[in-house]
Amino acid sequence: MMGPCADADAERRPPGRPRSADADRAILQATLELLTESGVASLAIEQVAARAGVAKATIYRRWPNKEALILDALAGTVDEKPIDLPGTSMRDDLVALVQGIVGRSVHTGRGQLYAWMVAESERNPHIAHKYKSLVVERRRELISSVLRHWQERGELRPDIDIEIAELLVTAPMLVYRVHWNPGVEPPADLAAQLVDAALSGIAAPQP
Amino acid sequence: MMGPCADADAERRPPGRPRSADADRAILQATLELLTESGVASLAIEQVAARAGVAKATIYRRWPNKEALILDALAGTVDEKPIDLPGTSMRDDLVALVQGIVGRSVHTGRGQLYAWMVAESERNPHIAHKYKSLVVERRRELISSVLRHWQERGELRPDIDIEIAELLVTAPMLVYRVHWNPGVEPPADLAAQLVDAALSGIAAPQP
Amino acid sequence: MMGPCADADAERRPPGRPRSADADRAILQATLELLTESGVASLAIEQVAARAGVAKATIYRRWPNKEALILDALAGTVDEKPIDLPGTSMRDDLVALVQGIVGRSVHTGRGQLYAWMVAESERNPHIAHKYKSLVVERRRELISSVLRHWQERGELRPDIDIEIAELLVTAPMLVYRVHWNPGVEPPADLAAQLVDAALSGIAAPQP
Amino acid sequence: MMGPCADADAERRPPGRPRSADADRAILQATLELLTESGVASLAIEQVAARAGVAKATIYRRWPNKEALILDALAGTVDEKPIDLPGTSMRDDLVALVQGIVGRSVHTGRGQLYAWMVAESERNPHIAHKYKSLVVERRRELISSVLRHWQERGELRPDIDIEIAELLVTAPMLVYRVHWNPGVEPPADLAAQLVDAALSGIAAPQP
DNA sequence: CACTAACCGAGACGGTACGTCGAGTCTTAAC
DNA sequence: GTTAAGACTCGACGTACCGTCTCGGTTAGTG
Repeated sequence: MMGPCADADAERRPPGRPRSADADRAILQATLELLTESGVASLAIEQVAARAGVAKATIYRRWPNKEALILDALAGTVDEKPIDLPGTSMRDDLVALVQGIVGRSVHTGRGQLYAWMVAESERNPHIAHKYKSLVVERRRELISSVLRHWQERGELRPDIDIEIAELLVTAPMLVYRVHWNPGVEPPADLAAQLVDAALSGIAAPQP
Repeated sequence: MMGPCADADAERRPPGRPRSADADRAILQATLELLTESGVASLAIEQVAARAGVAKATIYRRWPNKEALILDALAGTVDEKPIDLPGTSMRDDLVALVQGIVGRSVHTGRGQLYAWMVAESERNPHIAHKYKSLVVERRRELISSVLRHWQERGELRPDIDIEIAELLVTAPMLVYRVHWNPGVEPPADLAAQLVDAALSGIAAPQP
Repeated sequence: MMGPCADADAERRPPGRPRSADADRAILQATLELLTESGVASLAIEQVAARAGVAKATIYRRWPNKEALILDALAGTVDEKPIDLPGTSMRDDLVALVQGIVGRSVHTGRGQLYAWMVAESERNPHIAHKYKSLVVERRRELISSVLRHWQERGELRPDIDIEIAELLVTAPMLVYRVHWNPGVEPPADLAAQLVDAALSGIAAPQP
Repeated sequence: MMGPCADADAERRPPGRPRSADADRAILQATLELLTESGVASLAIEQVAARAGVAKATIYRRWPNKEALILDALAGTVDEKPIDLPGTSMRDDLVALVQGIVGRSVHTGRGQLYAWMVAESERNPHIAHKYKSLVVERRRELISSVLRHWQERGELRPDIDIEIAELLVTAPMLVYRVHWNPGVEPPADLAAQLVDAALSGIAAPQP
């Protein structure tokens, strides 16, 4: 018979002193603070170490380089609270979604970091992948589930590709906020206008 | 009659040796080369100077810092050749436009630089302004003139705000290329699909 | 009786990696080499670093500026071997001393550095102090002990101030070598001539 | 018949605009000012040009480099007023001379410059030569003429080499002021003490 | 309890680039 | 041909971080 410690397949604890969880927390928090205070470009590991009250080596023992640290710091903070949908109609749900999605990256000041990720994506596939799974796919899951829900209920055209619909609904607000008017609050009714246009199209009706 | 000194409006040449136009060219070209070779983050003024065959001071005499140099280097190269529109219908024009606009920033490898500008915009209003006038407004002028043209001809709904229409038409492709699939060639028919969806809307027709 | 913790006077080692003694040596040696090869004026920290195979920061961590480095480099090399005196008479001792003292600063090529120290002394009290303790006082100790020795034995006038005697004996050779004929070997009998003149005076004897 | 301009043998005036004598003066004066204000090491031609209200090229047209300029600036200012000798006895003349000679280089703040010249002499023969003719020989002429004068009158030992006597009389004060006590006023009677010791010697008289 | 192994802080290490300064030269237009 | 002005190349300055290393010392599990 086996005793209570039959952990044959348990993961072996490595010998030696285990890494300090306090250090982990302090480093990530210091990183986030400095990131929001001074931006990605001027983030210095030495400052992170100083603020976290930690040796530089302690950081490099956990992350291979600056990028990895930033990525992890970000990962811990994306979109905590869900967006609540009215559920009364597709139009209402989409307006709430468009409003909420964009609000997130802007109000948390994370917009700059996302843009940095996009910029680095071209050269650093790790960042590209992280950005996709962290930001893009989280958004897409949200919006696509809503769209599919209303497609089953007949409010979304059955012949439309969900991917196309996602783009049509979310991209305009994103571009407006991030590219056209960075840092400016959009008009309150913009989300509604965009969703309405996406729903009914912009072509003049055939006579 | 004018006297011999009628150069009231002549622009005074400043005293001293004029700045070398050769140096200007060499610096900007070297910057652009290094930018495309190694990215924004790792661009070093010393390397620019070395490649341009120019002293570092010669660069700093012209631009106060790295950002200003990059901005100027970019400015000289945006959107040289026009996009030719078929003109046969609004749909055909928009498809050509959507195809063309995005192709530009991607095939020239300028995508990363634009993302960098967006990232820096939050902290550096100069960059924000430059990005707007250089990238955003150029695109918008193009698309809005086309839209207005077809609105007069009755193909675009007369009650639609042009700005909303611009977003609906261009944003989806931008988001697809830049955020969803950075560096990947989109399916050939994507532009058409997006434009068609924008034109006719995604809502199921009322019975 | 002492308790178990009687290490009250133990010197605490500072935390962190200790400075490399190899680097110390390499830097000082490189400094000395460049100093003798190219002179004080054209000594460049960057070249010192390059020759010592050391990073520039490693130098600046130890010395606040070029002057301090030069001073330390000098300090390590002053007057290693003693001058041996015959001891047969005051005259013989002084001739040997005068010969030897000046030979030192000249044959080691240190003459230029001493002149540089004198020149900087006016503006930099640190250098003034270092020059005094390093060069002047070392010489003076030597000569004054010899003079005192022979004063006790009645060969030096008992009413003469030792300081005056020091000057009278050593200054002429110094001025000859450094000011009148820089870099030229003096006649072999100059030391003897100068000492003899200093001993017996230059005034014609009273009839 | 010849006109009023029959300057057949006159030295040909070169064509073009003659060099401005004002510029010469302004440059030399500015150099001297900056030299006394900030020392040799930190003298910058650019600052000289700025203060003199002159272009840098105007300086380089006249002097090949910084050293040459400094040398010329110095040359214009050495020993303006003569030292007046009492003439009552050799002892009185020598005391006045010793007093006066050293006072010069010190009270005019020229001491540092002389030391700089000595330091550079080793590597730059031009400076060595200039120092010799400008400083050393001027002093030596003065002192040697006095010594010769009194030798003829029997106050200086007839068998003594003038050169030796010069050294014995002037070197001690020089070393005292420049090497032992830079920037400090010597005791009022030091000159007398030194001269007296040089005259009568420091050896105890034979019984 | 001693041993071992990995952790911790501190900070030095070789590098690379920063943005500034000055040297000495060159190129304008004006005189 | 000289002048003021200011550009040019070159080389060094002193600083800031990078990512790595070496210290003395700590903190777990294992023998």
